[in-house]
Amino acid sequence: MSTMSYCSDTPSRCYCYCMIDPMVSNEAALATGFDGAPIAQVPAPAPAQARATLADVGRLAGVSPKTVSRVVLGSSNVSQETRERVLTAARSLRFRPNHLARNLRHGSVTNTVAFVIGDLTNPFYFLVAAGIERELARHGLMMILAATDDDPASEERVVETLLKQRVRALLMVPIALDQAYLEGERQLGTPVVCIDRPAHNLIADSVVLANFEGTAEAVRGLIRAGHRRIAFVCSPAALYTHQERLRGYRQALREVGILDSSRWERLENADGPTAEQSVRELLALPDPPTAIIAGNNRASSGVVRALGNRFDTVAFIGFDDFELADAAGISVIAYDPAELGRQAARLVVARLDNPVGPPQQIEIPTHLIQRGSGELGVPLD
Amino acid sequence: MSTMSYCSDTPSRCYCYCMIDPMVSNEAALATGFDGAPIAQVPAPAPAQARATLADVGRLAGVSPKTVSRVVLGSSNVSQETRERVLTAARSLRFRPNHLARNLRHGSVTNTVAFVIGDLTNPFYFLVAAGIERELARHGLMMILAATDDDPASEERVVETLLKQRVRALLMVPIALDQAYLEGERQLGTPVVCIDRPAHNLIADSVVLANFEGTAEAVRGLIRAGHRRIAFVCSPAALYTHQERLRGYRQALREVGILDSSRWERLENADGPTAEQSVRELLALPDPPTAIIAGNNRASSGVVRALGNRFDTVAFIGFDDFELADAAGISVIAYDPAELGRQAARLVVARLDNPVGPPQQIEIPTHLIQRGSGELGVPLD
DNA sequence: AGGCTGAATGACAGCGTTGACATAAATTGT
DNA sequence: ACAATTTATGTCAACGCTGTCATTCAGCCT
Repeated sequence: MSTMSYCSDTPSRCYCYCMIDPMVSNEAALATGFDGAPIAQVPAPAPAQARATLADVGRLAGVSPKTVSRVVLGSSNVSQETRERVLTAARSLRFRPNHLARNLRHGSVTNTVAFVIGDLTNPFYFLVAAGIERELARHGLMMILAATDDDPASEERVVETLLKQRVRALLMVPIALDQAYLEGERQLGTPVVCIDRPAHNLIADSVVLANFEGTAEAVRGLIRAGHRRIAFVCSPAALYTHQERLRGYRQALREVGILDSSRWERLENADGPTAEQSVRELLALPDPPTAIIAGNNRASSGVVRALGNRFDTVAFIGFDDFELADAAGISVIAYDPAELGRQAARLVVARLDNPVGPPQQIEIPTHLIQRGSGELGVPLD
Repeated sequence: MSTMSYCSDTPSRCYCYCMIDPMVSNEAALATGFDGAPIAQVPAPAPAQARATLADVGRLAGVSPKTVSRVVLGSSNVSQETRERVLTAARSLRFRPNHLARNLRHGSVTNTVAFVIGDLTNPFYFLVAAGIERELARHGLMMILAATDDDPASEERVVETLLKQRVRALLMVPIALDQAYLEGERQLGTPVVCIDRPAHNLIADSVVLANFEGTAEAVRGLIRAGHRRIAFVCSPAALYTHQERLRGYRQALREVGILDSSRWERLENADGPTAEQSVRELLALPDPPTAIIAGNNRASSGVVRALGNRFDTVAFIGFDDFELADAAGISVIAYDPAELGRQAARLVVARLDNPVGPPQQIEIPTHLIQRGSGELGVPLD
């Protein structure tokens, strides 16, 4: 007999689900594939009871497998009498068509679309995922979710695994610095749609937010209200989205002659608490900002915590809405995350329909929700 | 030539992704399968360029497909020289092993596990999904996410579709009143693990929260602080989890001789705003409650909104933590949603390892986070 | 009656892969 | 030096399904 166990030798992610047989050396299980990736060794499950196939149903109904197939597919060229006999047999055997075989037969085309995400725990992404799932479902496609744990290096590995499963299309929030490795796959006809940020070195459709315009508009509003000392807090700042928002912020300031705003920019590279600390520093300045823009919702949380009781002395607008922002009276630059997903899914469907044509870039508009915090005037010094 | 389009005739969810050919009647496309479900008609994609197979690589490298297979699988019985020749050929052809074929060959066993969820937009589920995804990934399994839009009727349909894809196991938040339809599949060796609520009429493992104990403990704390008029607000109240929490609430009151708490129970069947309204009503009573327990996080939002400026006169504890609850000083009965997912995924893995044995029920503990709102004393009337 | 149409069914191959088995060449032991 | 092993490779079939083509048998027309 053989004992089964799970090995997890590779550091972060192990695709090796292996059967360790005392009679066989461990070598095969630990061997790496032709591309260096660990290999998924899928052992047969405890059979318990065999699954019925078309042939089984045919045998029971006294017809050929092909006729059963016709019934299952709903072909019209089957006599009513035969159809019923087959259906009865199928039900009694609990027959369920094998889509693996079907898809293999049809050229390995599945109806599964992958959504590759950095960090699953970020609520933003799952609202996007919800939009994707719903739109895909309308077209008979299923969503498979894979996370890269925000590790650029694992992106290619994860994508590779998905492609081996022959996913129909790829939706992704790019994390790696370069998506050129997908070029070959694109030529093979797998649509790739990037979400929230464009791809690097790859021709692909993308759906992004109106980061630049949204932020610029919010800042323009603060300027109209008389603010000049406007801070921008964001962490981490390395991402495309945050850079765009920063650009929008700077642009609005430039329009009123403020050419250098670096004093008011706090772009941390760590998470959460650092934004809070930044705000405390800003407020401790001899000439503190009279308004603050948060570049993302983590930064917003930090700002809320740091402002504490000074909440009605400093104007504040956050990018991204969040739970209870309404109760707290916080103005935000909002948008519909599900719409990002929906549009991305639509692009996928459109590409599947018609693979040719130039890459599309869809921009999802943002809108300012005024709840008070962003409409505060400038305090008299 | 044929034109392609997507039909979406079925109301909520259409699995029919079909190719409408003018030469062919629409019948086949709209026909329903042997179980009444619409059929997914997957058209071949624009080929663009054929995918390389083992045979292609073998041809280029001058070896048999089997030898290529050996190289790809990392078998040791291949000469170094051949291996390199094959790897070069594979890379130049951009070969990617076809897991559909591989899995078919191996008895249609995939490494995909489905997580069936009611409402994708509920952040709770996503944190659970994150826990699942991570734990599964450690064992080389992928997570496929499917939503039923909280429609009990669609649960079976969705699950059926997943089973046709031969998912390795099923993780689900049961919504339908009855999961007996899965009994056959369980016998076929597909593990089923229920999350957050147990299954009905099905022997299955499950992972649930300590709803009863968690709530009872919180209420006991309020009682110790002198509270007697304690309200319980929850919406909707039909679910197992909420019933358990209600039971816990009642149990704690019973312990101090309060046998009928129905006056203080507000169990709405609509969403969000209704909880808010309930709290307003409670506060308007001649003898308003001195403490409130919210049965879920939607209700918590409602309570927060309704309490408004009376925040420091009524003690409040919510079930489920939420963003900025810390900043607002709100005490909650908290738990780790990811842990729910993690444990569920572990149960799946354990079942795959050893299918036999009695069903397991794991209870995830909760803990009270004291932030002030729940520690308020009883006001002097 | 003989040929023709169409409806109902079946035989067969092959999608890409790999386990079981076979074979040939290289290595070992005595 | 020759059998016994080991190593490297190939052949074949089958996983479950369905497209293509072939076959059978009514019913119909002239």
